[in-house]
Amino acid sequence: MTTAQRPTLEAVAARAGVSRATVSRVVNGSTTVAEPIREAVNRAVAELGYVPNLAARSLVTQRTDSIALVMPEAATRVFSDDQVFPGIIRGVSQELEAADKQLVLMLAGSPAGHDRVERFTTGRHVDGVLFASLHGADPLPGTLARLGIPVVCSGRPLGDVPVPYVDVDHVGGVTAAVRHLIDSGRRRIASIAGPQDMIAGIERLTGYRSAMAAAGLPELIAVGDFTRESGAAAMHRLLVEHPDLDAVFAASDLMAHAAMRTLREVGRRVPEDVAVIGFDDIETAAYTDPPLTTIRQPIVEIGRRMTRQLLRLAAGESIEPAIMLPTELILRDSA
Amino acid sequence: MTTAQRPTLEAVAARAGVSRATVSRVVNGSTTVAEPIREAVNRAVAELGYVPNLAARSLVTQRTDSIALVMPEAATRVFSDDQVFPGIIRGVSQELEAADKQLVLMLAGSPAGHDRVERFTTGRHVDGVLFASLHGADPLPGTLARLGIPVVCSGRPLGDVPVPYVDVDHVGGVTAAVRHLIDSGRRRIASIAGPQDMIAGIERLTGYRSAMAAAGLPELIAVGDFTRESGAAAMHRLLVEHPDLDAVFAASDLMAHAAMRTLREVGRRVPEDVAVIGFDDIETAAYTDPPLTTIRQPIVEIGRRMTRQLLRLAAGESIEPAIMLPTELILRDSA
DNA sequence: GAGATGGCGGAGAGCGCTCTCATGTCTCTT
DNA sequence: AAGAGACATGAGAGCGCTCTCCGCCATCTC
Repeated sequence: MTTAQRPTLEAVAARAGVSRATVSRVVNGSTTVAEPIREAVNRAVAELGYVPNLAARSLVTQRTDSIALVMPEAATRVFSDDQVFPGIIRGVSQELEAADKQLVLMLAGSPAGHDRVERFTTGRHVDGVLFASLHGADPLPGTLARLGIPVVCSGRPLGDVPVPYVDVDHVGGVTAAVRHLIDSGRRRIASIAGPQDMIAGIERLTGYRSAMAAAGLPELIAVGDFTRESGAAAMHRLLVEHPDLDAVFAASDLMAHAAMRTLREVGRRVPEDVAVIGFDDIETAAYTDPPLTTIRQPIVEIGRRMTRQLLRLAAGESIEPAIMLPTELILRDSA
Repeated sequence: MTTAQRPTLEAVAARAGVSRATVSRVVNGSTTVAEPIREAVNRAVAELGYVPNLAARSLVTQRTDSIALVMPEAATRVFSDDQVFPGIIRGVSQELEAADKQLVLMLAGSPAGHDRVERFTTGRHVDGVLFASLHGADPLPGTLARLGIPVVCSGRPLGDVPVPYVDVDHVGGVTAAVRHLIDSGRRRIASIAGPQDMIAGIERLTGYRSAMAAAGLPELIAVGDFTRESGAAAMHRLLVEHPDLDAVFAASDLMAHAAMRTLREVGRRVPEDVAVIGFDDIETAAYTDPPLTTIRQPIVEIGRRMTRQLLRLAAGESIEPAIMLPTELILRDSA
């Protein structure tokens, strides 16, 4: 299979007429090498097409120059057409590229998959681990943190594990949305909530409830799981239980999209009869009919910030335990 | 930073009262170890929480047990809400999990990013490389193949590089779509083509042209780049140049979606005045207004098959140079 | 019963790299 | 001008693992 033997440090050293140590210095950018020698080494490297063996380097440095991004529920819902996960990947990837580190992506769905992630990460095969929107109270981030392995989560982890995280201002965004609905005269404002075992689902519902309470309005709630199917089902339930509703805040654009469709199917006009607001601002939101008013969250930026924090942690620096990014109400036509 | 020193093979050997070699045998599942000894070793492994150091293993085995998935145009369009890339990731991930290998994801957008990918992959830091829908005639897959590094592409690579690939039957799918339009009485059938530097864009246009030629109908073509924006622009152009068109085949669902919207904006009804068919069958397709008739391609399966081929290649087996997966016309309401 | 056979476990040599430490070479100081 | 200091380079010891021998012992054969 393998064609030519890869050149080693030794080979480069021989060719350049210096020692392995010197080649290593040049390759790793040490400044204490005389210019002519440096040039000779670089020439030898180029001529031989030398590329360092990362395994050998890792073995001695105890670093791998790679970090893991762990995402739950692989096989099923992730990546449906939710843009959250891809956006995070993009942000992570951008920052890692800048730091010249590799991204090991782990999609953990099954219990077996979770074990695999645990073995891999606790085995220190990566310099740090990023968790994207956990479900429930996964003990793994805490375990890793206790082992001294750098960890950063997207979204505050459930349970009181002291793990640094990056999140968006769910409550602020939802409050702005509900206030907008109230300001435009709506009073029977329902909410299609997200899954209550995810921090994003919990916080967005909290935001809705406190905003409604502050306005002295009653809560009309149905719980979904961020998907379109669940959104349609929740909308149906709300219509049965509260036929007089005049607005809906859905905790995801996907659910909002399905809700609008359901509303039309039963003959309600959006926004005339029922105003609809979503959350996420996925690209599709601008193309729904009518275009969806929604709360934008800076997905790619979440990925970037998580990564920056992680790299800082891995470099031994200390970081603030939580970063909160702003959300923004994007007004279109649905509300 | 690091808390406890990780146990090594040596430590396990000492604890179990055997040699390093024997522990290695047990850990790697050799059958030539007596049952009681095997048990003693496993107990020691469990008690010490031993996890093999992959770097050390790689150094001697010359394998890394990881493969790279390279995707182009990182920072910009990938992951918009196109589900193609996420779907492939999912398929790849599933197969790799089964094979207990790691996925290193590389998003190559900038030239610098491409260099980085080249350095990393030619440096044999992974056991194989998967390329997802290349742009133009990238020489990298060919280079890697020549170096004896296992490579599999999604979509036939442009240029005549002898690299194994997995693709779908673009032409067959498009032919079925055009035939459907013709069968339902359409005669002024336009196409919004995909980018002509990608095999998917090229093949889908080819399919359209040959189907139209076979029916003796004239070609009405505008080229986009698979995105919604480009789809809307192309639709506008087509309407100007061919105001009498009565059907549109768009080479992606995103473009089809935008085309439908554009058609409605100018007062054409879908499907009464103009029938629309897309390609991909992304989840949103079922939720457009009207629901989009489209050509489904088995995205996740592409990822799985690519991976299976690559693993086979990495295992030294020989494989068929090309795999073609079927497409299917999904009839909804837009055509 | 003695030699042949076979299988299980141990010893030890690296895989390619980094990094400490020692050595050699200049330059500077007094 | 001689010793001290500074700095660049080389030598060499591993990092933790796998894998090829080799030896040992139990079993088998004639």
